[in-house]
Amino acid sequence: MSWTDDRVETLKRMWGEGQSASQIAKELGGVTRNAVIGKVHRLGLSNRVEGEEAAAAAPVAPAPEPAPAAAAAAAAPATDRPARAVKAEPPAATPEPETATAEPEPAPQPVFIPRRPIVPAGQPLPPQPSANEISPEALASVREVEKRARKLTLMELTERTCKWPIGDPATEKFWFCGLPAQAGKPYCEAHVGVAFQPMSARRDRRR
DNA sequence: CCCTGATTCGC
DNA sequence: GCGAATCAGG
Repeated sequence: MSWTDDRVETLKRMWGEGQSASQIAKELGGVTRNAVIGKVHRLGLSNRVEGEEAAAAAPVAPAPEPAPAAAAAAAAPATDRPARAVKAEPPAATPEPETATAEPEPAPQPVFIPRRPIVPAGQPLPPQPSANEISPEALASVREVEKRARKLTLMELTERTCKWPIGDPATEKFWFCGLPAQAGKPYCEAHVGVAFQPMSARRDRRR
């Protein structure tokens, strides 16, 4: 593959939109992210920034978002893999099937997320699941596991690490479980146990 | 480990 | 000009 005019155009557009080199490479096809980065540099449109002239030359930022929380939530449905963005899924008191988000994600290339990491928790902490909401077995299991938590930071999370938050985000004593996550699930075995509960079980346990 | 972009350098 | 290999970093 060679850098035809329209391929270069696509490159410029996507780079301008803040797409990563690897994403651009996938879109173009036939090239690696290295090729893309190399081209970006040769075109001289790598990083500008640096105060003054930046304002003049800057292409037009994705624009500030009016409603932070809402906007962030709306941007959630990623193309295929949410890149790094952790799909903030705090274990609320009632970690319901999360709106039953079981959609096969058919979207080919809907919205892109202009490199904007999603911050863990906002102001009010969602109450941690209370003991009477969880089976004794699962609870014991979780307590045991949390002692072995890898205590990862947000950046260290991957698709295969448990994203269960532990501690108070407002303090230093906050981290993510980080143990091996169940295939396709956001949490490790123990946390999956408390996060995903069958309706029947919940009902039985309620008073 | 996974991913980013940056740089180098033989082609 | 091109891009794989490599580097530096989150």
